Amino acid sequence: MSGLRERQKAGRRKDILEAASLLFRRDGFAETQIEKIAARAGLSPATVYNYFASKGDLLLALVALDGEEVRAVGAAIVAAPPPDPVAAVNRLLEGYVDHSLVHLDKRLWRQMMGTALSNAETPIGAGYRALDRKLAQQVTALCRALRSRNDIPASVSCEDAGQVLFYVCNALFAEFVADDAMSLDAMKRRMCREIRLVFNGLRKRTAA
Amino acid sequence: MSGLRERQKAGRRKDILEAASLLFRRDGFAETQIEKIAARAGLSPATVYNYFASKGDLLLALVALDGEEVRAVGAAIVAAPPPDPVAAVNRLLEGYVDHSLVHLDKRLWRQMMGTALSNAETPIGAGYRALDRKLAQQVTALCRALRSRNDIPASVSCEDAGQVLFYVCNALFAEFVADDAMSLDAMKRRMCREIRLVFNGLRKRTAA
DNA sequence: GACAAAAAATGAATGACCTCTAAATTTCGG
DNA sequence: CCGAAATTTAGAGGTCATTCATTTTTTGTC
Repeated sequence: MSGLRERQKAGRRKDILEAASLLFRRDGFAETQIEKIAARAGLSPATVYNYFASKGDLLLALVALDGEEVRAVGAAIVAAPPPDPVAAVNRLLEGYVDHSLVHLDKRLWRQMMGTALSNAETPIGAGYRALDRKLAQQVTALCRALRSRNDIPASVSCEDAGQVLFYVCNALFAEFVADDAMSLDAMKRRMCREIRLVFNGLRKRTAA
Repeated sequence: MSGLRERQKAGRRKDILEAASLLFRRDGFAETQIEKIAARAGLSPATVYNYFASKGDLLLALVALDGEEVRAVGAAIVAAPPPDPVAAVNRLLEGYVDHSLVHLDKRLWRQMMGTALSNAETPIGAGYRALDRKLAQQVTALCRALRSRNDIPASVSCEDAGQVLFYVCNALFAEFVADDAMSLDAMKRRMCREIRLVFNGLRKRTAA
């Protein structure tokens, strides 16, 4: 039973998200008032708060949708990584940043990352960190796959390696979205160089 | 002439900053209303806005004070780095995170990083990024010093190396401040491991 | 010492998120 | 088809950052 009720509820949720997505992208986050979102979804402002706890929560829901997709793409790479280990990591991390701009733009990412940090102790912050953690774990999983293929020595911790690689990706992405002038390609080039650097290390190669 | 005017102005600015510092730390950022800061500084709320463009700007000013100090400490390390290169980098980055909690607490750092991101296009965001960039450059400078001592091979770019190392530090710090449960020591241990990892690289050592 | 101009301080007003209550509407089980 | 339960809604506030016009204070000049 309870078919109609649930369906309507899911429908309304989707309506709100779609309205928010459109308005946020068109007018920006700060410029989009809850009232406008409600109007476009054909609801009253108060109802929006029945579905989402806050304006930031609404944004997080949009990002979470993205997260699902990007993780699915990543999983395929982890399952069958390219032969060259650097290329494998690069492909995974490039996938993340490539996909990131499909649904959200720079401004919205800034807003999202910012609110997640500012509200770290609320569900928003926790939710965003959870998304991040899942991606970091995927990078770790890739490292494990590479190690099982003997591309990474047994002496290094896959957790640490995955963490570091993801940190590089994440920090670059943060810089990218914070700087309107930086192009996606420029960022990817830097990421590629820095991944290679992490693989090669900073020590002199011991010729012995 | 205009001595009195300037001195008074500087004095008031300092009064406001001190009031803000105390209240932000005691009650938190969101819980501290401009009105309270103004009252403690013996001014009206509107006057605060003659000295700082926004509440976030006030926080940035506090962070900037910190930045001066931490960079001075770092400069000493860059000038005379410890013999072991890993220890040298570790010392510099540990200095950053150690010092970070002297004037601000985790909550305030979250707030700061968050508002800097959310307001990337305003002076707040630009100001915070400028502070960050200066630290990243200091790490790069250390890498250059290490290379001139022949501790880092000529094949690696000091810019990239400094960038990566700073990214690791910064990302760990962000995770640290976002997670109330993480201790400073736990974070420093992870940082140490990850720095070592960056030095050693992810490739098998070519035994030849 | 008085006055005009510049600068700073202030009180009041605005705008937006979010809350809450009470009433209207809709859905569901019997 | 009826009453119970859940959902939606309007509307009235509350809070707080921020802005603006006005007033007050300070400075430089005659």
